Amino acid sequence: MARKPADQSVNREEIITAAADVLSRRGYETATMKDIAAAVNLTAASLYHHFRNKDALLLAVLEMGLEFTINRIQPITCQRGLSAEERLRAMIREHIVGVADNPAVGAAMVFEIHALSNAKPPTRRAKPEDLQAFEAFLTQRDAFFRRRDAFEHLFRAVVQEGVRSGEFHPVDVPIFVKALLGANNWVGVWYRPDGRLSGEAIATEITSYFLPALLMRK
Amino acid sequence: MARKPADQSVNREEIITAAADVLSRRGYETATMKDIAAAVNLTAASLYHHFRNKDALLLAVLEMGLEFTINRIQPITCQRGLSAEERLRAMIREHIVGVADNPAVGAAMVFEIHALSNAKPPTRRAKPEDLQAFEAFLTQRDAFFRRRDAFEHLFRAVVQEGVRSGEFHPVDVPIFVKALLGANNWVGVWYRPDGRLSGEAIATEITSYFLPALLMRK
DNA sequence: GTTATAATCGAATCTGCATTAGATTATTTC
DNA sequence: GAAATAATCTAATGCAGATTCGATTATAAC
Repeated sequence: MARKPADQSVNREEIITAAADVLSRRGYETATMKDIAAAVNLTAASLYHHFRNKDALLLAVLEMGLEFTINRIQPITCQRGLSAEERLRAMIREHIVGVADNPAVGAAMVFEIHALSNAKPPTRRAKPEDLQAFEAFLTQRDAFFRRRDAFEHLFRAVVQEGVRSGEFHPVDVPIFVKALLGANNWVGVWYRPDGRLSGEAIATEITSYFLPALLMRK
Repeated sequence: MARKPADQSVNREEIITAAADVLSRRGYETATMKDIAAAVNLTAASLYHHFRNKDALLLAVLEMGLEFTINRIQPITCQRGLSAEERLRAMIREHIVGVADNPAVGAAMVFEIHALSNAKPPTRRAKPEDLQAFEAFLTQRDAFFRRRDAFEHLFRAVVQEGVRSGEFHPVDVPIFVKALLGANNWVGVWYRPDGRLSGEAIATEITSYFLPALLMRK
């Protein structure tokens, strides 16, 4: 029985952080609850005290990653003193540095999101509470997807504003933003903390690739 | 018993194509052999006549996707009559149009590659033939990864050449190519055949975002 | 310090697949 | 058309891993 010395009670936050790391290394389906639990010195069974099930844990990881990112970027969009160019530069920087500083979260945001769509409903005649819980999960998942769209719209709004005002060369705003976010998200796939360039440096580079298209002289 | 009317014997190629589709929709771990088999009107057991196991099938899907892409792009890199700019434009176009024409393959190339890394060795004292087979799989997988690097180098080479000759503004070639391929790969994630823009149109747009950074006047 | 609740554990379930085994049917070769 | 081989099937097998159960220990309230 010999309970482990009980370092300290583990909380939700720590589990989410550790789970992001495990997920980014093994992928949602391959990572076991046991793996995730081990990362915080727990057993698989104990995780169920903190999260209803594996899907709920995944959702929590992704929500945390998205909120983290939005919290960095949102404030920039409404700084009224700055030009569209200045704001966009700052937003790209925050996005990329955020990904580089938290590669696990960055990778999970790219690779594991579509595991959410495969969440399976409670099998046979499950307890009503389980059906309730699944409904709640679906609602929360939809909210997550809407929030993700909102994130994309932060970028669209700034680019759009620059185009409207004539500060930016006209581009297809949705496509431009998809291309930009594709490049940024991809950083989470290839970035290595011990690589040649820092997150800052990468952000500067990538910014310098996208801005000329907006600023070029006709 | 009533054997199905036996339309026609199914071949490797068809299975790979169907598997790419299933994988892109459900993900490697979630897609079952039964799902994939059903997509070509077979039973799961029958797939094992064509592929040693699920990992081998995944590898075959990814290899096919990569070869398809390389075959479109490689020839462009050595057309000596064309400037670096002209070649790069053509390469981006081929890449994106290829992804848009085969979204299943495009998505699989992005999302399922890292399932390859999780391939598990034969468990206990498996027959020597199984160990052999696993060795072969590892070798083939390594070759795949090298081939993928080679693909990236096709782009690097052209950009590098443009920079060397002064045709392009100096950029950090590896990072530039990562950003470009990130944007291109991402198309496979969001592109919908019934969307607002064709693959061609998207390629034109994205090209117009990356080229100014290379061509701008100091 | 007694009671209530929160965290944790070890040891079962329970199920969904991948994979194998052993026929059966098609197709080719001669 | 007989023999050999290819392609498929149905029906096990086996196992890994999510989830549940019941018990145990820590922590807080009072």
